[in-house]
Amino acid sequence: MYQAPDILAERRAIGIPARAQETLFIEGEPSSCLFEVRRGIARAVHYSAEGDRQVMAFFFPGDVLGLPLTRRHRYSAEAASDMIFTRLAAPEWQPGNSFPAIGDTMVSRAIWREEKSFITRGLIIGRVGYLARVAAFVNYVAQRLPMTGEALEFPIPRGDIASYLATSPETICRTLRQLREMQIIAMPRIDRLQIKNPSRLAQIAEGP
Amino acid sequence: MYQAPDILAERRAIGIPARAQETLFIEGEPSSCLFEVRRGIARAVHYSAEGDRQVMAFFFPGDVLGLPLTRRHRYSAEAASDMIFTRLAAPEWQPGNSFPAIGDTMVSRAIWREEKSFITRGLIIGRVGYLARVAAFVNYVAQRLPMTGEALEFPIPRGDIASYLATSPETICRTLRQLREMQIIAMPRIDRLQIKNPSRLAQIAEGP
DNA sequence: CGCGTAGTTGATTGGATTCAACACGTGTGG
DNA sequence: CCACACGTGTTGAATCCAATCAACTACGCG
Repeated sequence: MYQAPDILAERRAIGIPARAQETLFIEGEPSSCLFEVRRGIARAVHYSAEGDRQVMAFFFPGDVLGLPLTRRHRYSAEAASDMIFTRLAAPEWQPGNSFPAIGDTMVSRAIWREEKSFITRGLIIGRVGYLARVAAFVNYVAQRLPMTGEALEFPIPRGDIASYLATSPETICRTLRQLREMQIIAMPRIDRLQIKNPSRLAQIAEGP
Repeated sequence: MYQAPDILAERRAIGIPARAQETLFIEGEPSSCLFEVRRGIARAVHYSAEGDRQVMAFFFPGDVLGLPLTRRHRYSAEAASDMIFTRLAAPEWQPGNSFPAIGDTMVSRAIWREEKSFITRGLIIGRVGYLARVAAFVNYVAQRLPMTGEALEFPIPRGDIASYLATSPETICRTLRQLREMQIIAMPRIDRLQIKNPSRLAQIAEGP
């Protein structure tokens, strides 16, 4: 029987550094290989004809980007912070090769995980009130951010958060401050995050 | 070589009617078969712990729902209007069987199409201003709605549109009226839609 | 004919956007 | 080493827009 190609198996692949704002791939380009985030955070971006930018999703260490469901990339990917990533050559994905059944493979899990990153945005933006939105966002990323000492690494620019949540950087700033004053989170540095009251955070994230 | 199982091939399958509000499947249930929309519109719904409801996506004639990327359904599906659908048994999807390569098959296309339905919501909600959001929504569904005589069939309840766009039914009503007064759309009946000025509609949908 | 639901419209309130100014950190050049 | 510029982040104040509540209409159904 066909042996599942573990797309996460090639751990030996060298890590490639990227500075914040660097482009990993561009929407419309032929998708030739996969990208796995090792450190830092990547963002999926959509540019409209008028040049308006929307951050559609964030990708965290362990996430795989650029699954070739289509021959061309369906979004642009950029480094949201300084990061280290890996290119995964994916010859098994070319037409003509067999593939294990959808349902319980690494591949379908990777597809689902990438898809979930996009769907999550809709569920977060769908909430009413920006306190709920930001709380839902913080709750979401907190589960994915790596810990450093006492706090989580939180190197996401405010502008990216604002675009992701379909609001302005000012509102992000104010709402984060509000969560700090409520003693729900703490931010010892601008790029550090501590969740002081997880249950309260989840409660606010759910809604009124 | 393995012969691709065309999941859209079983056109002979009988059409099953469903009344508006009927449930097709529920989030968390084991996914045993696919659903293809023949007539009418289906919606994907997420219920939060508190019972808040969010319409995550709409599915139109030709769309396939319930692809088992996971063993259990990732969302609930309901009839947004009276509809006719088809169950597609999908034994080929069970673990253990081979599968043609991702990249150019009916399956990957179906996965991508289902995914796109969810991603589209994020891109629409991400716009600023409700005129832009509603215009983007109308522009999106207009490409998928079947024509009847002079107008498009538009049997989507206002409450569903409101939930999909993360706003209130009142705002939907007002904004649609605004688009009518601008001569961009017309609605000869509550469930009929005519696009009078497609380019203007697209322009408003893009933003300022 | 009466009832219930979905849809529409109006008036008020609250909250987010916007504009503006300021604080902070970083990098550059004198 | 300091001065300066630049970008990002933060705060304040005024405006505007959407949510909310309420009343009313249209429609389908018993």
